[in-house]
Amino acid sequence: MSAEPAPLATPYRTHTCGQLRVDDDGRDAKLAGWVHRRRDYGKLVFIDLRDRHGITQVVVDAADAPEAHATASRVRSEFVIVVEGAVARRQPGTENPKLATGAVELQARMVTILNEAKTPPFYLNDPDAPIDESLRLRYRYLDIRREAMLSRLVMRSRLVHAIREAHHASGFVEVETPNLIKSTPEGARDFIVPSRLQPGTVYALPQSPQQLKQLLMVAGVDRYFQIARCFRDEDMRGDRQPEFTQLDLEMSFVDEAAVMGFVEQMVIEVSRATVPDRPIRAIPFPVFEYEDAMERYGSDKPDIRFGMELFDLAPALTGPDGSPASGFRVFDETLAGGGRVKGMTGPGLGGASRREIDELTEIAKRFGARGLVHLAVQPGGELHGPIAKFLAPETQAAVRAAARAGEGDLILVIADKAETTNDVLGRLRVELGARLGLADPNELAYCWVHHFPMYQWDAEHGRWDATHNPFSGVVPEDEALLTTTSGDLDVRDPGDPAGRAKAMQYDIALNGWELGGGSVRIWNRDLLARSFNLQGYSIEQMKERFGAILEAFEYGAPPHGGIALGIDRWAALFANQATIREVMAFPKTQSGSDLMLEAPSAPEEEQFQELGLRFVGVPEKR
RNA sequence: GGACCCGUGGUGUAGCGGCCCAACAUGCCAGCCUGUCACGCUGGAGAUCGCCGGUUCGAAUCCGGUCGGGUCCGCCA
Repeated sequence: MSAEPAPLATPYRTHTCGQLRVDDDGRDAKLAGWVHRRRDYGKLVFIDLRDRHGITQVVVDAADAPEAHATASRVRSEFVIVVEGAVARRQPGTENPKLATGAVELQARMVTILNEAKTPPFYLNDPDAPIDESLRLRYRYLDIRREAMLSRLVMRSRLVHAIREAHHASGFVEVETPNLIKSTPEGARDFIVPSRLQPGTVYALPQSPQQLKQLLMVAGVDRYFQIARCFRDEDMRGDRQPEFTQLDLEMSFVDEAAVMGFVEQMVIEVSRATVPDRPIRAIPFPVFEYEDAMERYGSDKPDIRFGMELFDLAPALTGPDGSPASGFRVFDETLAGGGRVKGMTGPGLGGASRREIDELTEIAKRFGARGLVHLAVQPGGELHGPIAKFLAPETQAAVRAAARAGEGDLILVIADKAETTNDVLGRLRVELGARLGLADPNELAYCWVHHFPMYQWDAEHGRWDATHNPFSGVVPEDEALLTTTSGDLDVRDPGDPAGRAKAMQYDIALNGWELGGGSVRIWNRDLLARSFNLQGYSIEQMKERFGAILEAFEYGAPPHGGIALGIDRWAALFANQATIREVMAFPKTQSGSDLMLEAPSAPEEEQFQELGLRFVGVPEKR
C-alpha cells in the first residue's frame, strides 16, 4: 500500500498505531486508539493498540510504571486509551513479523483511559470469525472497525478519488444535480417525496441524473461528470440497493467511439490506481455486437475470463435438403418452428453424476427451458445419454464436431425459442464456469457490448419499448427504420422495421457483471419525437413528462452521449465481494430496513398533517 | 407477487420426538503468572432453544402461522 501522509500530531497522539518503526527506537511517543487485545501476565501487561492505520504493541511493566500498570490491568477490549512512553526495539526473538510495527513496542510510562467500552456483540479482532450479517448491520460502526470492512471503504475512497482525477485531467466539470426532481416514466418505480409548500404534489428522487445531464450538454458544459446518488424503489438483490451510487458522465460533440474511447482509458487508469495488483485481461477491451454476445455467451454481460462458448447445432441436425432430420422429435420440431438448438461443452464433465445433471436440468427449467439434453462423449466418440439412441452415427459425429467435444466431455443442449435457448445456456455457462473454477478471480476482464436493439415489442400495450433508455440514439444507417410497416407511427405491430433498428447503446461488463451502460443520444428533435411516438407517447404525454428537455432541444442541442457506471458494483468487484453491501458503509437489508437506524419508521402524526396526508392502509393485492 | 434456506448462552456452532431445565469452542467474570502476540493454567457466571398456536403422555426437535435475515424468479439498467 502506498505511504499515506501521517496525520498531524494532536494533543492525543504524536503518531498513529501503524507508524512506528525500528528507526524510532529511543524516541518518545504518544499513541491513542482502541484496545485490540490485552495479554495480562500479572506484573507485565501487553496491549495491542489499534487505530485505522495499524496495531502497535504496548508493554506496561509494573516495576517501571506502577500507576500505568494499575490502569492497564483495568483496561478491556475496545476501551479507548492514550499511552505515553518510549519507543523501543523489541528484544531479539520477540519481534512480530505479522505487524508492520512488529519490530518495536511502546514502553508505557502513562496509560489514560479516555472511554470505557461494553463488550462488543461480536469479535472485532478475529478476521476469520463468521458473523451474522444482520448483527453486523445493526452495529455497523463496530463492523467497520474491523480491518476487512475498513479496508474496503478505504479502497472505495481510492476508487472515487481516481475517478475524479481521471475526469479532471480530461477536462470534465463535476456538477451536482438536485435530488428532489420530477417523476419520469423511465424504468423503475420512483421514490416519492410529498411537498409541504404545495400540498397534493410530490417530488421524485432521481433514478439517475439522465435528463439533467443532457440539459447540461444543451447548456454547453461539454464534458460533465458526477458521483451521483440514485434511487430506485424496486426489490433488492445482492447487487442492488434502493439507493446506490453511479459515476455519471456525458460528453458533447461525440460519437460512440469517442465516448467508449474515453471511458475505456479512464477505466484502465482507475483500475490501475485502485487495484494495481489485478491484471486487466485484454486492452483494448473486446467489443461485441449485442447479437454476437448473445450468440456466443448467451449474455449481454459476458464473463470472458473463460471460453466454453455456445455453439449452434442446427447444421449438424439438418439433412442435405435443409430440413430438420436429427431423428429426435424435440430438436426437429424446434428447428422447424423457428427455434434454436444450441449447446455448450462441459470439459471433463462426461462422468458427471446423475445428481449433478439433475441440478443443471433444474437450473435450466428454472430459467424457462423445457428441458436439458446431455450427451457424454464415450471413449471411441460415441455419445451417451437418454436421447443418444435417436441420433444416427453420422449425426452424432456432426454434433461432436460442432461441440468440439472429446472423450470425457459433456455436451449440454437446449432446444427452445431463440431467446430462451441463449439465456438458459448463458446462465448454465456461468454456473458451470463457477463450479469448475474456470475464471481467474484476480483477473479484471472488461468488455464492451454494443448495438443493442433500439426497441422490444411490448405486446401488452402494443408499442415499442426502449431497450435501455428512451433517449438512446439509433445508429445512423438505421435511422430510416424508425417507422412502422404502414408508416403511421400510431399503428404499430411486431413486424415493424423499428424492431430491426440498432441503438448506439453500449454496455461495459466486468467479469460477468454489468458495470455500466450508456448511449449516444437522440439529439435531433424530430428523430426524438419519432422514437417517442413508436414508444407510444403522444405529444401531450411527451410534453408532460419530458417538457424541459424537449423544449431545450429547440434551442440548439449539440450531439452528445454518455454513460453511467455502478460504483458500488465496481467496488464490489475490485474487492472480490459477492454483494455491494460489503462496500457500502451503511447498506439496507433486502426488505429495505436500516437495522442500525431502524428506518423506515412511522412518521409523526404532525408530519402527516402538515403534508395533508393520511395513511389509509396497505393497498389491496392485485 | 412467488420459491427456497436460516433463526439454540454475548458470538459461532452441535443436538432434530423422551437419555437435553441443552453440548462444544470462543467471549465474559475472578484468581495465578515478567516476554506474549489467537499467551497459558485454575475456577465461575451465562440460553427454556426468534415469537404465537397446534399435534403428542412428552417438542429445541413434528405441523401451521408470524416476525427477522439471506439467495433466487418476477421486477429492476
